[in-house]
Amino acid sequence: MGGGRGVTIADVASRAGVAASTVSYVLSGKRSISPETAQRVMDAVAELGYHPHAGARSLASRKAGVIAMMLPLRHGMHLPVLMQFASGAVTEARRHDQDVLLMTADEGPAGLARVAASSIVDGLILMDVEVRDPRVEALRRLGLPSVLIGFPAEAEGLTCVDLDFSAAGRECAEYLIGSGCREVALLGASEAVYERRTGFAERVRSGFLKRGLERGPDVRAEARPCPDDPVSVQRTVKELLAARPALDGLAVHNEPAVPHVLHALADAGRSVGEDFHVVVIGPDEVAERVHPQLPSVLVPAERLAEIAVGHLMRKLGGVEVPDSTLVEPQLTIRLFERDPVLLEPGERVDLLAVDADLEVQMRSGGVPGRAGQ
Amino acid sequence: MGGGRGVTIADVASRAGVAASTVSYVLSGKRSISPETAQRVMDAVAELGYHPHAGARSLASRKAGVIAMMLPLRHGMHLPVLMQFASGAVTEARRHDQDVLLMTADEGPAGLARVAASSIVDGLILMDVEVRDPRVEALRRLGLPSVLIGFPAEAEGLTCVDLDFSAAGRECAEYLIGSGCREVALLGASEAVYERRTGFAERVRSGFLKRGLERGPDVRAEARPCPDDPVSVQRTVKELLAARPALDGLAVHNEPAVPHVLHALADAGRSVGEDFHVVVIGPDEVAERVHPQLPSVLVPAERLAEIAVGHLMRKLGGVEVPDSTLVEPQLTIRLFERDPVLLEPGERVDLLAVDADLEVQMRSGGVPGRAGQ
DNA sequence: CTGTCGTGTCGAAGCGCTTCGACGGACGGA
DNA sequence: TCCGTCCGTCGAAGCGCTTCGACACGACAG
Repeated sequence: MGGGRGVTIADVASRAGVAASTVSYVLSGKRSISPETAQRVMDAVAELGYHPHAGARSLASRKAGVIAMMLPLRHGMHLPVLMQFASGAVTEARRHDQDVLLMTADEGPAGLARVAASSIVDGLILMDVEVRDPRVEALRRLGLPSVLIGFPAEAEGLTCVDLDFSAAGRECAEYLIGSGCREVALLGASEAVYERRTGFAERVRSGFLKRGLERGPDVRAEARPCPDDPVSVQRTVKELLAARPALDGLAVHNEPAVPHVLHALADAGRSVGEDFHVVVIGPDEVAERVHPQLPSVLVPAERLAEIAVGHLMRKLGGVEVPDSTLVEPQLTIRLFERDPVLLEPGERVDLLAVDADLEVQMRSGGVPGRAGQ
Repeated sequence: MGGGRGVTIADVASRAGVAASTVSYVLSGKRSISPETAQRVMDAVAELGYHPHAGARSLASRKAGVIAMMLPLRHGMHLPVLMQFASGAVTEARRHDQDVLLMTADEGPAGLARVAASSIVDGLILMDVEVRDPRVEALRRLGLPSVLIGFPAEAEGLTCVDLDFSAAGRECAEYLIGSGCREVALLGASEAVYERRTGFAERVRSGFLKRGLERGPDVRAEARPCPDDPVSVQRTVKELLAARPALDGLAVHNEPAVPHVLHALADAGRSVGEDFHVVVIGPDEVAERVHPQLPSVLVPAERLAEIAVGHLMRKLGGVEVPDSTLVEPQLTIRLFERDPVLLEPGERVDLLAVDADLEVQMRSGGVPGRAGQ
């Protein structure tokens, strides 16, 4: 352990032949320094491999250069989505020269008080905010600059970012109707989820149903919750088909249920992609790892993270940001098991007309394929 | 933003009627303080909600109270496993009163140099270490206390922790043979994985094959790599069955392939769980979300994280830790789609004898069901 | 009764950085 | 020519904490 003694600003200063404060000003740009001096300083910094001591900096400047990210690491929430979120947040934070401290939600309000009081972070991103979330209250009391992912009941004066779940529900209905379906249903999460965070699941449902209503009397739409164990999924789908024999479209907002839904539909003799359409609200992998691959609306976790971090940086810089930011959902359709095609919000595809030509046309039509994600 | 001015150690001191240094000693326990004084100080701390300023503390004590965790957040690696890992690490670190800074692997060696030089962290956990990993070299040069998850080529003088993948391969072979299989195969990851990190996939393979050999001439074992797209999986399984018509057991070390393997086997008329046995190396969800549910060996991410953090804490405290720690794999069998049963390493179940009685017997026999995970 | 030790507490000296006020010199306007 | 400005740089004063040495004070041995 150990290693060479740390390089301090004094070392840099003496090597560059200037005062320590000058080095500081070169590095921060807070006062103008002549180009020649600045260059000498930068050279010294590079030669010595100088990095300012984070603690000293935070003590003197009252800025830690670190933001906290509180994730619900224990249960619930889809893990991969969280990971994408974390990834996006770290990447974006580093772009702003900030580091990210990872906290678990089970540190709760006390954890927030701790990081706030110890000035270990400058701000905070709170994920998976629930409708009645004790952390939100604590946050308000602490006055720590923050951005929430999700919407609590009292969003007054808080900065919140989330996917526009209502629009996601609407997109799904729209997709199914556009594919020629006339009797559609939303298979949701278990009732427990609806109770826990009205926001989220509820918004999908209302968006979905509303679009069905708008469309007029030739379309029937309904929604029903569904537990996510295989047996319940099978049963729920069977009941649904029994009650609505003409059902020809299904939106599934329940990740683990997807494969079982397909099984149940196959058992019932429906041919997905031909006389029946299914669309998923969930991560790409869920929609890709079934046969046939399904169109889906995903939670754009990296995007949300970027926006959240960006907002937080602006708040730290004293810039105003909107209280509420809703991210438009994007529907990815998957044709012939090939590369996915991304639709812009509002863009429509009449799947009855889909054929190889269309696929090519859409690809070359400037609609970007998803690269990273 | 803002909020009340921060409470400092001086505030606590004056309220308790002692010197600041006394408060410090009470909090750190580095000098003996009379019980009465200590109590007064603790009361003042609680009343004022005092938390020491992290920067000041790190500046004065040369300890940050933070460890870094560098994860391969971009691609590859199974995301849920990473998340479990992160969760375990944060939880364990908090137990030691440390915070966790999250870094992405694409910050690379420069990122390590940065955090080391700025004293922003006391130590480091490096995940998903590859055989030839440039970060390892940097780490050695920096002399930053660290623990690696995975084994690089030159592990000399480094602390490494990992699942005993060879034992995992052995367990799988053992399970299949114990289930009555006589011709078994390992379906691995794509060849690219084998090339990238010889450690990991290769160790599973050799453990699997070795167990097959040991068992003697009545058992045949082979291994073959397999890409993870659905079409290749189907093809690979078909080829395998064509070449080895008597094949009756398969270990799958390729998460996305699992559902497709089952499809291919069904297409070929094999009845999994009856005349054919399949075991998975991968996360629980992968083995649970197929029909029938499969036995599996998982990467015990939380466990690894705990061990890694524990080792790091010990190193920071100047205590010796073993260079190499291999965690025993555990095979989880899943009977009748009910709760999973966990086998101790070495424990065996003759699946030919499995029936409802055995299930009950195993449950009550003190073999714990998995709770959290 | 004096000297010696321990125990509990205090004061002061930094840790490495940022930032404020000051200052010397160049420059332009009067 | 002199003075006011502005620019580039410096020195010093903290930021809030830990830690070292010093110092009372009572206990105890000589």
